[in-house]
Amino acid sequence: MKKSATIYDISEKLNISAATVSRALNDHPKISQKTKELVMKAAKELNYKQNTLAQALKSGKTNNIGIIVPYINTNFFSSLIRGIEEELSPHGYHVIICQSHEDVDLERKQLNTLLNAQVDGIFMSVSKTTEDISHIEAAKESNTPIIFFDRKKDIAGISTVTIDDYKGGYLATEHLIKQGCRRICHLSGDLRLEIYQNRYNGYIDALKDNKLTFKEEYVFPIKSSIEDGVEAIKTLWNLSSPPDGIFSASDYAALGACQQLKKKNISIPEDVAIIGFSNEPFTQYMELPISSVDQTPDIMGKISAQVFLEYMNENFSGISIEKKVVLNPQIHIRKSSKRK
Amino acid sequence: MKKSATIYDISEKLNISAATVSRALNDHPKISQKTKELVMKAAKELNYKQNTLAQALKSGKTNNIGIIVPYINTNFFSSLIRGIEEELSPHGYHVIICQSHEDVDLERKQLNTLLNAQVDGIFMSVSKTTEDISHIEAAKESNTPIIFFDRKKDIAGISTVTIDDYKGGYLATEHLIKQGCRRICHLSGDLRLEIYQNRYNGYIDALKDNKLTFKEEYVFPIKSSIEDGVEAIKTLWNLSSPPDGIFSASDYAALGACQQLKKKNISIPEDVAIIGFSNEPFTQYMELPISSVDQTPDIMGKISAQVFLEYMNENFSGISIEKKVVLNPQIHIRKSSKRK
DNA sequence: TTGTAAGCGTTATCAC
DNA sequence: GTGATAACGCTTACAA
Repeated sequence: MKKSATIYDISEKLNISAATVSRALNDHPKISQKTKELVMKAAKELNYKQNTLAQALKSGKTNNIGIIVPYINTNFFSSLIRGIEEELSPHGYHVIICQSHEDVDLERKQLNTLLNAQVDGIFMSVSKTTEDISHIEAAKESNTPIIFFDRKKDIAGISTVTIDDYKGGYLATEHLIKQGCRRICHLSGDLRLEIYQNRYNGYIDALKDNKLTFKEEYVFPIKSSIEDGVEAIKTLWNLSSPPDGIFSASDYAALGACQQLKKKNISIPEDVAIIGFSNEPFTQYMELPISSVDQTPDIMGKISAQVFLEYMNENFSGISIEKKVVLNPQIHIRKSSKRK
Repeated sequence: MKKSATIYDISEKLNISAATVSRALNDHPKISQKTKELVMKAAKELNYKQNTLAQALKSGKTNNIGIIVPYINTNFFSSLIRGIEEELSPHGYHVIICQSHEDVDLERKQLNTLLNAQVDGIFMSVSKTTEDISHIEAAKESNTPIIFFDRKKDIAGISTVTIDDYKGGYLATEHLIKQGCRRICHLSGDLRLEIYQNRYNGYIDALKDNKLTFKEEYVFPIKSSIEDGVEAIKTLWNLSSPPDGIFSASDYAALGACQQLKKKNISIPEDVAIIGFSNEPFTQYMELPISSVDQTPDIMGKISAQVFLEYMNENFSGISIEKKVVLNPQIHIRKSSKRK
């Protein structure tokens, strides 16, 4: 293992002190131009690479940030991570990714190893099983800034970047009503998570505001899979008066619903109008494109990163403001719900 | 900024040396059980967290690995990264992700910052514009293990994990021939990349082995977009004898082709059979599901990680073997190419 | 403008 | 079993 050159190797070669080398490398104003040039040249020759580790130990700043998500390979989270990376990379940060697998124990472990690794900040979207939040509160004590995106918990002092899921649910439902739907059902996600609860609340209020009665039997719990959408149709079409509109909290369940309805020869959107949530890429590729509510994960990622950068600046000057950014959901109307 | 406890805080509290504390924490065999217990208890009380940074500086091992991909938010790369993370996380590694945006200059920069950050290993898939590979060869000199996955370059001493793209192209083409296709065209990817060149070669050889003549005009270059697939059909259907089979190096172009053919009222698979590449999730969701060649990115990620772990062990004992793992592509036959 | 020396938090090598 | 000390590579008062 050939070890790489250090500032001492440069200092020896040039017969100057390591401190001077360090300063020259950092473009310190009080170092003569000539010395700087000499140092730069020697650095090139020796193939010197800054050891950011030593620098980090000294300064207490690693220039690493950590992200914890349930799974990285979904369109939503990977787009979000891309947004964060692209915003932070130009500022010299490296992005460490961790998966919680929707498991609070793993989430806790990941959070702690990130803290041990001295990351400068942590971005996270909590798992479905995160009810006890003591690990996050403990992490807050370490003074490492934490930022929640999408799936948040209410903890004083922690900034959040989310979309207005309530509004998303409201707009989607209202859209179906405007298309003439009167018996609208909701395929609801895991209500332990705020985001799904909010979409549900938006659905309920849109019904209410339009004088439509809410029916318990029109709410079908799903797990964001195609199969669940299929099941939903099977169950709902056993009712005395089946729905004429479907607002699904998941695009996958919406897809399953479409498939099953087609099997039953029920036409979309004439007999049943459908709208999903997340604007998964596939929704627009279908022969029958599916309407959906876009969460703009790329923007959410970029904004989260900006909130972090602002925090780093504020904190530098001693101030620190908790931010709660709420983005507007973008509704995409496609064939599955457009009756004209 | 409340700074966290160090081994010195523990050593003061217990009136023992920091060295002893360190040894107790690391379960050194020569430390008495009583001391260990005392130290553990004090560590808990002081909320001591191991500073992995200091440890890394001392040991030269950061337990971080870096991944460089063109973009993280594609199904292929995000699944691959997931595979690497899940294999390496249990071994205590953190995964840093970087994007090259298909730009060799950015790739070089990312590679160098990863090296500066002293990562223990680098996984990369080269960008489309990577022709000069001097930055990778220079990185090799640092003795940081590098592993190519999917998009590789031939560099002595660097292990690679890829799928057999040649075989993928061959099997896909052969499948079309078995379905009765005689005029098979190929929507080819960027031939600067080995993977696309190999798929192309597989196509050519399958034609040859089945006594079908290769026609230059049946090869249409694409950029993995839906629009390119649409364009391909427009152009190819101007030929005196248009194709009756399409092997696309990209699922997106295959989708575009399907859309355009439908517009022209040409039936799939009866008039034209189509098969794509990558097995993007959407291919199976379509009303007309599209056949495709699966690159099994999850497996590719896990194997890449294993190659890295093996290297770390071998290197420990002074040996080091260059590995070239080639995975078998999995062909998924769906409606778009199944004539029965 | 440059040099000296201390320190960031660990761990490894000697001692005892 | 445990303690003292040096070292990992860098930055930064304080001196000169």
